[in-house]
Amino acid sequence: MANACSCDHDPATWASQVEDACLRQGAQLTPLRRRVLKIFSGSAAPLGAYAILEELSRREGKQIAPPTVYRTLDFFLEHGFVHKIESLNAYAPCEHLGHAHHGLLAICEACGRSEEIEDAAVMRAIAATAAGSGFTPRTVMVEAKGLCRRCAGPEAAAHHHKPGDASSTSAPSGSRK
Amino acid sequence: MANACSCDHDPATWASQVEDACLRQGAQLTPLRRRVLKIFSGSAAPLGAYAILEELSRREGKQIAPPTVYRTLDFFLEHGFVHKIESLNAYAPCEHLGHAHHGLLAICEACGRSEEIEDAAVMRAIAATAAGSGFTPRTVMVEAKGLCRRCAGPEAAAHHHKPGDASSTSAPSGSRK
DNA sequence: CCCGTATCGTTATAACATAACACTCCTTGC
DNA sequence: GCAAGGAGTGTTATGTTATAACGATACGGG
Repeated sequence: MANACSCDHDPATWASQVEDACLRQGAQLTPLRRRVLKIFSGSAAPLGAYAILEELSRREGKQIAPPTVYRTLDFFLEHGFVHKIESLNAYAPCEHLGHAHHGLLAICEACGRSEEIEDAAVMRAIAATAAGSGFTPRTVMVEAKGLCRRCAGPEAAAHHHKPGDASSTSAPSGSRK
Repeated sequence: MANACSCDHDPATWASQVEDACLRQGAQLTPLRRRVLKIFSGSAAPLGAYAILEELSRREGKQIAPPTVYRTLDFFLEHGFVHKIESLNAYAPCEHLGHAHHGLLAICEACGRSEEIEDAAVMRAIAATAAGSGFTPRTVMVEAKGLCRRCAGPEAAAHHHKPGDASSTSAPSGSRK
């Protein structure tokens, strides 16, 4: 019923998987795209386009313009390397590159991290419900907000977890509301 | 499995249900809010905040400022009278006012309409999956994009349905991409 | 060499959303 | 009556997210 796959989803693995996929698909992983790849790798939480923009500008030492970032994001999105999180206006690395595409996105409201959970049962239920109502889905988005295991744990109530700890860039960008 | 409820979801019904709910809850349905209510009633598809803004300004004969609209939307959202559709940055009347709150939102990419489908099975599956992975959901959002019954029907391929036909305001606002 | 395609730079602007403060009106308690 | 306070709205300014449009460069094939 739960997350069937057992991959580890760490940033380094993701980055190398993207490299591989680009080679296989003949997609160009240019220097710019590689730099954005690194920025994603360095973040524990999803990143807003403008957070990427700032980080990129900082690392380049010169001001980068928004379209540059959005084009790079488009590339990653088209290839399925990252997902857009609609409810945050933010972007996160896809944690299930090789296999199944897109399941449930669980967003922790305490630490800002997001986790991708594959589950065929949910997708089947949605497809069935939609079909029963005459609707033909093309894409489906499921985003849940709540508390992740670490932040909801018994000891978590005391010392609240904060996002900053994976590497350099770390703040969840779209911290609206 | 499919949509269990049999209410009709037409704009007039929705408006009067909102009226009733305000009376019962002691919420103030002020003139401004009533005007926005009418604007929603007149639209077949979800509306963006700025679409409402323009329509409101047009009907008032004077320029309205964004905060006025957003405050009104906040009121409707807090009372559960409308939903925000994250993937469109748009707002739509809640089709299940009395009972169950929020299920699956089906958005037709051809005619721009959205339809709300209640289904406990989907929500149960999501809750189970999340729990299995240690996540505690607080709110869940499911948005599916595809083709509605009318636009996917056998005769639909020929003469494509367009949004404009329910009443005055009708264009889907967030027609991004 | 020329042309098409992909990438990236650059400027400007569109689209979506909120902060902060002022004013009215109405209610409540005295 | 009238001060105090809250809800609603008006108004100005600004913040945040995303795209349009055009130019420049680089690279590969005919």
